[in-house]
Amino acid sequence: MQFRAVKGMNDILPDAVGRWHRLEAAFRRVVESYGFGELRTPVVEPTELFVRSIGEVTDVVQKEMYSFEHHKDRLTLRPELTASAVRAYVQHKVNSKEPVSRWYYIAPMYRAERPQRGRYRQFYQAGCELYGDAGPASDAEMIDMLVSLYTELGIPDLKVCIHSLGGPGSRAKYREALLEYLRPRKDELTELSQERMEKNPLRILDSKSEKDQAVVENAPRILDCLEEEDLAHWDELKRHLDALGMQYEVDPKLVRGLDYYTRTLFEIKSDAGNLGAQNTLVGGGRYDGLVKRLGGADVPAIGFAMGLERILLAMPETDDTPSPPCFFAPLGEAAISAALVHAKQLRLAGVRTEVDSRGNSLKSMLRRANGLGVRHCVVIGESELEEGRAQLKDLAKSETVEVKLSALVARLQSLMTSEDEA
RNA sequence: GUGGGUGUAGCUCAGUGGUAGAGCACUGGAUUGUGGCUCCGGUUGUCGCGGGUUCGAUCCCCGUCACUCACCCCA
Repeated sequence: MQFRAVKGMNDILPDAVGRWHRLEAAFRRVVESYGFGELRTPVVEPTELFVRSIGEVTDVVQKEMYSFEHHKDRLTLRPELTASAVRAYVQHKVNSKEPVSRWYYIAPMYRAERPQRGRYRQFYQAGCELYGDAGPASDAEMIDMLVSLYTELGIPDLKVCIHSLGGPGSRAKYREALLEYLRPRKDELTELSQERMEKNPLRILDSKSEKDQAVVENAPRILDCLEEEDLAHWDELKRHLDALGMQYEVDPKLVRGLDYYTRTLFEIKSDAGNLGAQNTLVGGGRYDGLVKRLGGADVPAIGFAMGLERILLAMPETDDTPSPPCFFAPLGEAAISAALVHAKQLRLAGVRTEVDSRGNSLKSMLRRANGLGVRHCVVIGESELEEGRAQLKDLAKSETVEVKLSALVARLQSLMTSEDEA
């Protein structure tokens, strides 16, 4: 019987990891330049934390959580990080240490969904959470930061969608208006949406069914129901985005499936990389009530999360293979030993070096060096070793020169570093 | 959870009711110890698994599992 990775959970082999490094490095550089600092939290949290923050009737909580019992604890593999971040924020009383906190994370999340392109059971998210700033300027800055990041990564065809759910007051008002509109049309909705009417009527808005969309077409709009302060926040957000020169669309059907959102919601999409149905690169929004709901002070917050696998699919192909190492092809045990000694010195001098110690034929060692794209290869055989020399072969030029072993390290070091600069 | 597609060599894939194939990769040699290009040779398979039909099944039928795409939902 052959073991294989659990369904929906993937290995990332070294030849594929270069893209991940490039993405993660760009993300860190950009968000750190905006003042965000990294947060690391446990993979496992109390189940109740996610139920309370994400919402009892959401799909994530009802059918996608990896939950288990350990002794008497009910625990869950985190399906997202906002809940954990808020838990940490409250637990460490961070709001009494600093008025504004900017946190980011890059970490694996777990959702027991059926996997498909751009959606996996263990998947990686990078995200930011910003606490203590209720103003729409921070919303606009965050959205703009994301566009900068994706532009830097070379992702084309970005589509920024924004919307506002308003605060609890606006939302309750809208819910009534929407239900009033939908009730007489209930029979025209899909079965699924009829169920949604009871639990979460807003979700009917972003149904992909044409049947539902036809009904929803002329439904009242959230934006028309916003209370004064929510409307002011919304208008100011758009002004800031305009000032930043941002292209965006107002999407009145953008509602998102997590209960904690208030006011600003946003998504950035791209169809680059054949993302298919999973073309949302990042989703986020404001969650002003969540810190309080989890037992903290009344601290406003906004955040987003992006799925790294999707970003990777959308990123253009680039050569992320590392530059080839310096290579030793020693013949015989004594030569292998000498190679280890000299290679170590090179590494200490900062030169990436590989020794082929398989004891194979010279031909196969050179073939491998060639496969690795090696430029400088050191051949040490019995006769050279006796005379304290080595052959230094330039595979690109097909030239070989003899070098004293005592001068080898300095010689290679200068060759490799001068190429790095070139 | 529901539906569709696909399972043949390490990878990409042909193929036929009658003993299993190509390209790439890997490897040996041509060149006792010198790569790439070329030429010659070699290794690799329970044709996903189980059952049925058949003299005979990788091929047809049924079931099952895996992968994959889509729905739902989300990143």
